[in-house]
Amino acid sequence: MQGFFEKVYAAIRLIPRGKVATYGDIARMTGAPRAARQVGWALHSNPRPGVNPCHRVVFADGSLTDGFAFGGRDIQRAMLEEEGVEVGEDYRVNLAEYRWDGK
DNA sequence: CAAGTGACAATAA
DNA sequence: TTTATTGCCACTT
Repeated sequence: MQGFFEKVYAAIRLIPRGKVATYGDIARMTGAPRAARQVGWALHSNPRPGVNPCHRVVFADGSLTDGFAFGGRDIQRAMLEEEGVEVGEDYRVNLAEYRWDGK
């Protein structure tokens, strides 16, 4: 019900498979261009199990969440690679190629 | 209503 | 390059 969270979940669900989006981008989609932190909070607070592709959400520089996610960065990296996203050794994705266009 | 919190982001050193 | 600091916004208490 908390509109923002719901919007966040909806937005991340719109991310196409094989693409990633940054917290800032999602925040912008949801209507709060500076609420990137809330986006992250939304994912951490009430992740709809099996429904929210949280693994498609990365930092502004393409790095993955530092050990706070679903069991570890390794899992997130594995899921991203599973969808066709190349994750660097530093757990970073090439945003230039995999960042969601937003459309 | 006020204060505290946080999977971020941008800038400074 | 990494680390530290500041600003930010919405949610929780």
